[in-house]
Amino acid sequence: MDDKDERQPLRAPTLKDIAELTGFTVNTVSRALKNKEDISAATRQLIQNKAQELGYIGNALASSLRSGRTKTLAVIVSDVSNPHFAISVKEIETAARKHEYTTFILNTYEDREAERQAIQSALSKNVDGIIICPAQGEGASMDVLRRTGTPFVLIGRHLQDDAMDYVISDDEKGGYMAAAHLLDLGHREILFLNAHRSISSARERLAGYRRAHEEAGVPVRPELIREVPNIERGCRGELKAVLDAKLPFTAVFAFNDMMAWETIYVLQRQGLRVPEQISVVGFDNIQSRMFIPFPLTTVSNSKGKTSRKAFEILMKRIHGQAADGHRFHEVVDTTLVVRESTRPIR
Amino acid sequence: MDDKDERQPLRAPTLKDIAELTGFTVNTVSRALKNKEDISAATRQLIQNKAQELGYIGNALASSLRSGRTKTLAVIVSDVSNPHFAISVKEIETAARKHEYTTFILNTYEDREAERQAIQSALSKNVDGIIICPAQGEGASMDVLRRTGTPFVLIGRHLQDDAMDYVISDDEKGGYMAAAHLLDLGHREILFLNAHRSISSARERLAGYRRAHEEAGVPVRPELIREVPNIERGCRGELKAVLDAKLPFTAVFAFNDMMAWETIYVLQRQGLRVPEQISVVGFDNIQSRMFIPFPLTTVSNSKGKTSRKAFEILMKRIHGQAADGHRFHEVVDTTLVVRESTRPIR
DNA sequence: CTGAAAGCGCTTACAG
DNA sequence: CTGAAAGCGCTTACAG
Repeated sequence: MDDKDERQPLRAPTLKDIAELTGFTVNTVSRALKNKEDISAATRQLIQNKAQELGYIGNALASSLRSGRTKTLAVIVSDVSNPHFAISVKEIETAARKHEYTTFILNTYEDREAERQAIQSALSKNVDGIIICPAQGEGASMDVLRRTGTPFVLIGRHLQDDAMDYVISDDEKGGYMAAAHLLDLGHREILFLNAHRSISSARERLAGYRRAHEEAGVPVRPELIREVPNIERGCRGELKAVLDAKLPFTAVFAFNDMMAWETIYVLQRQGLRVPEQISVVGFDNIQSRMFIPFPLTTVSNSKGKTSRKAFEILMKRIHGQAADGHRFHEVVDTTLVVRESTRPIR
Repeated sequence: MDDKDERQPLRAPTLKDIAELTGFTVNTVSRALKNKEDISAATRQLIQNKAQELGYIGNALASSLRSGRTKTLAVIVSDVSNPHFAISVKEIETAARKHEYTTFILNTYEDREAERQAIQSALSKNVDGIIICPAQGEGASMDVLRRTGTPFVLIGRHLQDDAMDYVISDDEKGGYMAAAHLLDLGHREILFLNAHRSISSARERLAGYRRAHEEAGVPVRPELIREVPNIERGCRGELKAVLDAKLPFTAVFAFNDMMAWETIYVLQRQGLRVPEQISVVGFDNIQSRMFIPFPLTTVSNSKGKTSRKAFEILMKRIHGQAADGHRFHEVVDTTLVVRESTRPIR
C-alpha cells in the first residue's frame, strides 16, 4: 500500500551486485569488465550486458586504492583565467582525456603558500603526476614532490635547481627578437614592463632584451626596466610611475600580451596613440587562439606544443619509460609575429 | 659496503607507520590527526609531531572509500580556453578550495558524446558534486546524473526539463538591452550572430532581441538572424555569408564577446570600420577582467556571482541542506555596458 | 576459464 | 581516553 518500492536507496551498483545477479564471483566480473583474455566470450558478454543494464560505473576510488594508479593528474598554474594558462590547461586536459586521465586544476595566484597547499591537495588525492608552472620566488615547494616521488614536469618556467624535468619557451630568443625588432624600427628608449626576476622567463627575456641592445650598440637604460610585483595584478602601477616621472620612451615591451593590452589601454587613456606615438610588443601571441581586433605585435610561443610535450614527458615518467638519472629540458622555439602595434620611430 | 640504505622505497608514510612509531593504534592516530576531542592533548601532540616529522600526507582515496565523501567536484564546460568559462572555472576553483574541495576540469567542446564521457569520468571518480554548462542540444546527458543521485547544478544554461537546479544570467533582458540600445541609436538592420537555438541562452537572447524590435515598432528581418553551428568554432563563416549575400545591416549583436571581436576583426579586414560604419555589441563583458584595448559595448553578466551562487547551491545539495522537492532557479541580473563600439547611425 | 583469499589505507561503530 | 574489528569496492596473485 505504501511507496516503499519507489524510493530506491540510490546506491550505485557494485561488482558484487553484478556478481550476485550473474552467479559469478566479483573477481570474474572484474576481469570480464576489463576485457581480460582469460574469460570466456560468453561469460564476458553476459557480465557486460548486466553491467550495461544496471548502468554500472566503476568505483575508481576502490580500484585506485588497490592498484596504486589513479589515472588522475593535477595542473597547477597561477591563474586559469589568464588566457595563456587557460589555453595550456585546455591542451593538457584534451591530451589527458585521450589517455583516459582526468585533470585537477589548481590556482596559485603566484602565491607560495597557495602553491604549497595545491601540491598537498594533489598529493593527498594521489594524482599519478603533476604539471606545474611554479609560482614566483625560489621556494622549496618542489621538495615535497621529490620526496614523495610523484612524477612532475615544470611548464613555462624552470627553477635554479635544474634537476627537474621542464618544458619552457625560448624566452631569451623571444626577448631578443622583441627588442631587436623595436631597435630596428629606430626605437632607442624601450620600456620593459617585466615580471619579477624570480621568474625564470622574466630573467631570460631580460637577457635577450640586453643582448639585442648590445648588438645594436644601444645602451640599456636601467630606469626603463621595471618589474611588476605580481603578474596577476597587472602593470598599470609601474607604467603610471614611469609616465609620472616623465621618463622618455617611445616603445614598450611587455612581459605578456595581457600586460601589453593593459599598457595600450593606459596609454590610450592618457591620450597617447599606439602605434603612432608609442610602439608596443607583447609575448604569448594569444591572438593565435582569439580574435582580438587590436593587431598586437608579439612573440609567439607554441602553447599547444609546450603543453603536449609536458604531458608526454609526464607519461614517460609515470610509465617508467625514462631513465631516473635523465632530465628532460625542452626548449620550445619562439617566433616574432609582427602586426600593427609597432611602427618605425618618426 | 653497498648503497642499499640510500635507496629508500619511497613509500608514502601511512597511519600504520605513525601508529607503530608512536605505540598507538591506527584508530587513535587517525582521530588525533583529525583533532578529535576525545584524544588527550599529549597524545594528540605526540602523534601530530610524528606525522609532521614524517611528512605524512593523508591518503584521500582510502579516506573517501570508507567515508563516502571525496571532497572533490567536477566542472564541465565546453572549453576552458574561452575566457568566459576560464573566469567561471577560476571562480569556482577558488570558492571550492576555501571549502577544501579539489576541482576536476573537463571540456565538452559542445559535443554530446564528449559530455557523456566527461560525466562518466566524474562519476567514476566519485565526485561529491558537479557544476556543468550543458553542451548544446537536448540530449539525455543529465539522466545518468539523476539516476546516480550525484548533486549537480547547471550554470549558464538550462534545459527543457526544468526539474534541475540552475544558475543563469538574465539573457532575455540582455538580448533586449543590446537590441534596444542599437535601435535607440537609429539602427534598423541589426545582424544577430547567435548561438544554436538548442542553447537556452541563445533562445532567450533572441526573445529579448525580438521584444526590443516589437517595442520599437521595427520589424525583425529573419535573414539577419544567423545561428552558428558551434560556438567554439566562431562566427566568421556566417558573417561572411551575410556579407557575400550583400544583405544590408548597420549593426551586429554577437552571442558573446569572442564572436564580437571576431566580427570586428572580419569587418576590419573587409575595410569596414567599427563603429563608424558598423556598430557591434557583444555579451559577457570579458573586459571586466581583461584589458582589451578595443572598448566593446557589451552585456555584462556577473561571472563571479554566478559561479559562487552555483557553488553555494551545490554545497547545499551535498550537505542535504535543501529540500529534495525544491529546485534552485537563479537568474542573475545583466546590465548593458556602453563603450565605444556602438554609435548612432549617420 | 573461474574461484577463494588477502589487502590497498583509511573511518566507523562499538567496547571498555 | 584508547583499542580491536569490520568494511568501503575494488585488484592482485595464486590455486585449481
